[in-house]
Amino acid sequence: MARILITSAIPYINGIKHLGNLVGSQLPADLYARYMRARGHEVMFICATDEHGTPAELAAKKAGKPVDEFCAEMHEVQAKIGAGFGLSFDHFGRSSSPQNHKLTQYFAGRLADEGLIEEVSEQQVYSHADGRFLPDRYIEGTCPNCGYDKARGDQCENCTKQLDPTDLIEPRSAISGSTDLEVRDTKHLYLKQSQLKDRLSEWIDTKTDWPVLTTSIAKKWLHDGDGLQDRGITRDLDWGVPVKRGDDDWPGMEGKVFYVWFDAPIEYIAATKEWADKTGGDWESWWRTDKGADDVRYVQFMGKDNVPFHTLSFPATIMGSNAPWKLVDYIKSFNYLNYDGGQFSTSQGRGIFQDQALEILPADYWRWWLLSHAPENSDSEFTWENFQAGVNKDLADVLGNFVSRVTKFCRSKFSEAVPNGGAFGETEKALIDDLTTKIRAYESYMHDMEVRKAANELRGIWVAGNEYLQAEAPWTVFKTDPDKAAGQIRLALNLIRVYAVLSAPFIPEASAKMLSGMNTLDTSWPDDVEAALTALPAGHSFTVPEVLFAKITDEQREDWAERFAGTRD
RNA sequence: GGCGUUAUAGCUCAGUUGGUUAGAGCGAACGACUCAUAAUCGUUAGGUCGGUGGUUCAAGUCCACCUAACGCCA
Repeated sequence: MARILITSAIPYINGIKHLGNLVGSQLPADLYARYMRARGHEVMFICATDEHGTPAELAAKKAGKPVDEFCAEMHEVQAKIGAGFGLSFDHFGRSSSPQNHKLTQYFAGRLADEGLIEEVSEQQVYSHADGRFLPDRYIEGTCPNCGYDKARGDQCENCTKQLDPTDLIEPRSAISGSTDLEVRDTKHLYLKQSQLKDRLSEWIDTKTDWPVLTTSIAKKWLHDGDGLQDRGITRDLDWGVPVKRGDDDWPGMEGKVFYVWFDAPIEYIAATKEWADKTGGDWESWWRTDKGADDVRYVQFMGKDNVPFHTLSFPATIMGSNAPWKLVDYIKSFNYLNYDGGQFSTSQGRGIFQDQALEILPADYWRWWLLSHAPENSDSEFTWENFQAGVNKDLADVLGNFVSRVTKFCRSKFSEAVPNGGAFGETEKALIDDLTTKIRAYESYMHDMEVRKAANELRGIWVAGNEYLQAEAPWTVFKTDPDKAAGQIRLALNLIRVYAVLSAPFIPEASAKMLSGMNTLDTSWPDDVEAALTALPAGHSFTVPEVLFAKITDEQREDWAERFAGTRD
């Protein structure tokens, strides 16, 4: 039995995410977590909401709420949606938690002790009316070059000239419109990532088994241009983790917070501590290599936009701390999912949001389609036609109908109990060999996180059951040799349990229904397929389950395609 | 403007280090079956692998240029 630590990139707090966010990290992470648990491994599956930073403040302001209240509410909303999709987190934390404050301050202190933090003086525009500093794009004014009156502090959109905030004529706050501004000196902490460049580079070079997408992005950041740059880790904001050096105050840093990119990944650790504080579990045995984590395999899931933070920034924090914290062992990254020929767009309301998806169909429909079309090698495409075809064919026709035809046949010809009689013959042996080959391939793909290939293999396993029935035709056999037909159906009924166990990582709700229909709690993995196909003995009662997957009609498809084409109401 | 990614059957995608007649699923046509959610199973048709040129005994697979789509950056 292995110990596996799994984290999914933590979603930002400022709104409900679309399906592209789901398929790029949380969903495949959940698939992997469920599979590893099913194989008997000890799993710690962690996710959280990423709550700090300016966008959270602005979203709260727009909602007319204090930012902490807003974040607490949005966290609940996201937690509920995650549960709706069956995401089986051991803990879904919050980056604003006290645990994360403490750990973030601890890491900053460690980095400072190691000489990896530098204080840098900068000039920033301060707004008296807003009571805060304004990052470049929060200042507007007239462009000195072309006279455009809505130029931003970093660039004029009209003439594309790059600007400095102090260049603007009649500058004003983009938040309040106030012109009561002044340029102030401010000090910030920088993490000297450049000093860690060689260690990071060496470390990345050892990761020869990582997907090319992951390592190529990391190497690009390491080596392009002047190489890995030092980076500011503090901001002049109210909302965030107050800057402290461990438990001590940090002279000159009063009133400042850590920049969101610095505290967010530390939340992976802090969320595990949140879990421990709640359950009494041992969080350090997952994260401290001196306290039991040396045998942990740590796997991260994320979209490609998050790769630089997880291959460089977060490892820089861990390595730079010079303390025995667990580094990631494997990073599985995903490309983007496009929507009907374009991008999903949060701002334009284009595409399907997670809450809407759950309103129109059960989670398993989405889980199956999204995972079987996961954008692993390149950006992939969601179309309603494809979604309808995939779900109807795979789930309703191949799997759902298999369950239906077997249980109903048994009920009508025998009873609602596994029938007695018959024995495995040549065809059954052949089926068992075929299934064994396919299940071993499925295990291999799941182990390697080859999501699409695993889905394809699973589908093949479902098809094998229909092939068997079609070839053996128990409905014909029954007329002349009911005993033989009984043996065939007993095998088919057992196949339903095996399918439920194998399919659970992809479609947990339907699997639970199948097991419940078969009236069994036996979720043992089919290591030995022949034995697994006799788990339900003759005489074991069952009930014909309700329809597992209703088909998506053309009317529904057209209706939804129109509804999600643009602007969210 | 700079950098990068992608371009394979009607659709969504596989194609390992270049090597026999380029694969899968869906869709289509035809056939079988009737237990089942008009479901299932089988057979067949469909591609000059975006274009041009090059390297090689051999290129979808490497190189150059072109075109198109997309992404990132200042």
